[in-house]
Amino acid sequence: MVTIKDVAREAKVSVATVSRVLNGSGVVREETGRRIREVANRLRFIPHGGARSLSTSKTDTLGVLLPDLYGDFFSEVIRGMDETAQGNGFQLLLSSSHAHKHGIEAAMRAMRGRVDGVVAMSPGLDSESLSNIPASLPLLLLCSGTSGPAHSLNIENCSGARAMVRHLIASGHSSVAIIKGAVGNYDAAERLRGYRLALKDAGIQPRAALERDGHFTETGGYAAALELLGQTPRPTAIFAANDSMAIGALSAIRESGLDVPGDIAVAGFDDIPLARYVDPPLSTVRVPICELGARAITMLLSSIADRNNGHSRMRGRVSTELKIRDSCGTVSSERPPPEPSTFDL
Amino acid sequence: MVTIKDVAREAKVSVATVSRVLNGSGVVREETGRRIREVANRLRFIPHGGARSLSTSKTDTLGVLLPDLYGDFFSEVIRGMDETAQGNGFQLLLSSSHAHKHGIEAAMRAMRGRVDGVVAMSPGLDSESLSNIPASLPLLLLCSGTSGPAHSLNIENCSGARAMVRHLIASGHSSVAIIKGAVGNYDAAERLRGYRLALKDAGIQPRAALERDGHFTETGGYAAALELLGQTPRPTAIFAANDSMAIGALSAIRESGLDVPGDIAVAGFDDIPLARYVDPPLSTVRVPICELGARAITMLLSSIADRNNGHSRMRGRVSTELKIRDSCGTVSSERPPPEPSTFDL
DNA sequence: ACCGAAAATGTAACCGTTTACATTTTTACG
DNA sequence: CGTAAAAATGTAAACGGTTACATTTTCGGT
Repeated sequence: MVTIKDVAREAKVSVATVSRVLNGSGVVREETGRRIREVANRLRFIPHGGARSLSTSKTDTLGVLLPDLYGDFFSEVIRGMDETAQGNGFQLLLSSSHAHKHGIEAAMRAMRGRVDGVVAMSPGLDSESLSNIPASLPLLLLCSGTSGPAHSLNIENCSGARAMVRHLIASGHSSVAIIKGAVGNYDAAERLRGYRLALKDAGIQPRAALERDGHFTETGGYAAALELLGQTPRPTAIFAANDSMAIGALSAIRESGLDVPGDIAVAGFDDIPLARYVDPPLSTVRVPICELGARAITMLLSSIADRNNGHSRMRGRVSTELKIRDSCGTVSSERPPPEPSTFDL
Repeated sequence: MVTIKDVAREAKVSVATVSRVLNGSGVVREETGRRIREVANRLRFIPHGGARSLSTSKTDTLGVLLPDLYGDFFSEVIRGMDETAQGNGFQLLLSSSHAHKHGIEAAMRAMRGRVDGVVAMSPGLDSESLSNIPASLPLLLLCSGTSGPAHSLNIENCSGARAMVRHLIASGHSSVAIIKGAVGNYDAAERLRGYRLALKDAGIQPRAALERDGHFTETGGYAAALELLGQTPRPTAIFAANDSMAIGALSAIRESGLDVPGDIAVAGFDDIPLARYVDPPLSTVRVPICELGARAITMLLSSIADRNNGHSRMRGRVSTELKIRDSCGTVSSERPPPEPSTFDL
């Protein structure tokens, strides 16, 4: 590979001058600059990014740690992140499959010296592994709760779930089941909390039989729905803690010969792109997923900029909104709908 | 940050010994090793990846250049790539929004010295910009044709499209329209070629009016479908060069009050996850998208390993298969279906 | 032509590793 | 106990840039 030294030799100047010209730092004579640029082009010189960042302690790269890469949710998050990063001259170093702390730590190690900061999404992350992370690297925890010393950005899970369940109850459903997300998962726990709060608001006693695990997967949602359908009396509405499970539930219900929303209402959470395409279109709690990614990067970048300043722990929340579609039934027309079909929480 | 020097000083040895211990290279006395490891742990030493790769000329990172990050297709590709990369101890440096050569070149520059190789997906890439890419970096072109000196991996676009159109014709459709992909796009051109070949096979004269641009987008497919529906006689089948456009077409047809597949058959290409969820489920040419990503990484890695050896230009193809679902109508039962609903091309 | 300030360029240290080679220490053995 | 070979460790030069500081060149004013 051609290095800055080759350019310097060929242009009969020192490496310092070449560096100055190519970075626009310092002043150089017009003609010298022209000559150097000409040589650099002719030799197809491309600066070595790794070497440069060793000097400058800037990598212009952000690390992204994800538990998984499966499904619409992550692809949307990544898109939001990449757009924002790119807009600020940063690239993304991606690393997935880090559901557990061992993987997270290994990945963080691998990123040391390659990135200026990390956004880690690990909803099952416990505070133990957090403390093992070198505090020197700016770190933003995404959808992982607010434990630990790191900055965090979360979804308004609880109020979103609460609003949806409240809507179901207001539509006349008194027996609302929930398909819960993965155990130990922050989002899952918060959404469950919102569900219970909504029941409590309505003076309904929560029943364990109506709370089934679905692990956030489509097949999990399918299985959980089958269980719920087997109960007597059958619940009249199912709130799934994410859209994938809701879609699995939809399949289970259809295969049982029941009608949505006629026999049973279904609602999800996230509003993944798929949600409006399934039959019937899925009512869900909309999360601005792409924006979630974008804000994560924005926060991380600002924390990098503030590195030296007193940087208090930042805590962000992205708000959700109800998306009422067909899967939870048309609100009866005798009475105006209790809430507009789309509104900010 | 704590560096290898800090560890060396604290353990009263030279940096060379620390490096040897931490990398398991060279021999060190049992006790010295223990002491160094203890100190390294206590100080929470994490090697600086950038510095290390400057020494070793290995980054354990692969660059990924994508034109876009929108939709199921890319997310699946990335997943396949990440899985394979991770399995071989590599990470991915992601960079999207490189539809045009200017962006591609800039991104390649930014990656110099940060990655061991690059897989670039730029279906509109012309050979001009290819030649500007420093040949020193192993490069794999994904879905970008076979021009230029780089390795390449492509989808079997032409035979896939041909098989689908042949199927439509065999099902009784003599007037098959196509919604074409983006102009200047390799995949789009090949799929169009397959469409025309199938017509020719059947002795049908291609008609320009039946070939509309859809730009690979859902809205493009919607608009193109509306145009086609306005024609008299109306085509009885629409083959869209990707699923997104097919889904757009589905919307247009429904809004026109027509029935799929009763009034008009629709088929797509790619088999994105969404395809089987739309109503009616979409017949399509299945591309193993995830595997496409995986093979891209495999090929790139092998080309990196062979760097010095005589490395002839590698050319890969991933094969497609027909997925016949409801959107192109049930094959009439008087006669056995001309092909099984799923088969290798 | 000379002087000094300003402008242009060069020199070399540094960023944090790895590693070839040099040096020291240990070990085995006569 | 001496010695050579083997084992353990240290020294310093890379890797490819950036940049503080030193040095040289240019140039205006007298």
